[in-house]
Amino acid sequence: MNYWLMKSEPDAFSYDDLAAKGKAEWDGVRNHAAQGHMKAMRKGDLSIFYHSNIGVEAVGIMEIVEEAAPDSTDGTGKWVAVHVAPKEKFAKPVTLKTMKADPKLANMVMIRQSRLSVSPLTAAEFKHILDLSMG
DNA sequence: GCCAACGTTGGC
DNA sequence: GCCAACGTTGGC
Repeated sequence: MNYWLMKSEPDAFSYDDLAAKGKAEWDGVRNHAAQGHMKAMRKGDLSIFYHSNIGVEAVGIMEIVEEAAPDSTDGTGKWVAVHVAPKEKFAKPVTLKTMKADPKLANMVMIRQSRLSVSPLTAAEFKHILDLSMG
């Protein structure tokens, strides 16, 4: 089981949008490093849903329900996307500020490389963010 | 709205 | 193959 963190701007696609849909293609990723992470995802892996730009916080958990396949929004055939489903909405979102200030999360790939939209989390980091979301 | 980080493009 | 210019992302 692997853990991930995926970003979306909530005015384009929010956790609530995913919850309403039930299942969605995580499309539009056009960065090679992020693509590599999506190709490494396996069915059943869990990912933090993070709201960038607005909110700037982790808001919930989703599950990878379909592994990497051609991105339906891509005409070139070069890019892939996974499918995700909502799993749990956090009672209390965990802000970037909180994560940055937490020594246990100092090595998080997302914090070190803020522009990467799909990044891996260690099991310990994932668990710690869950703990923080419970207040 | 500004700016830093970083990926991509294009001239040489 | 190098590097400057430019565009995009994303935090503040």
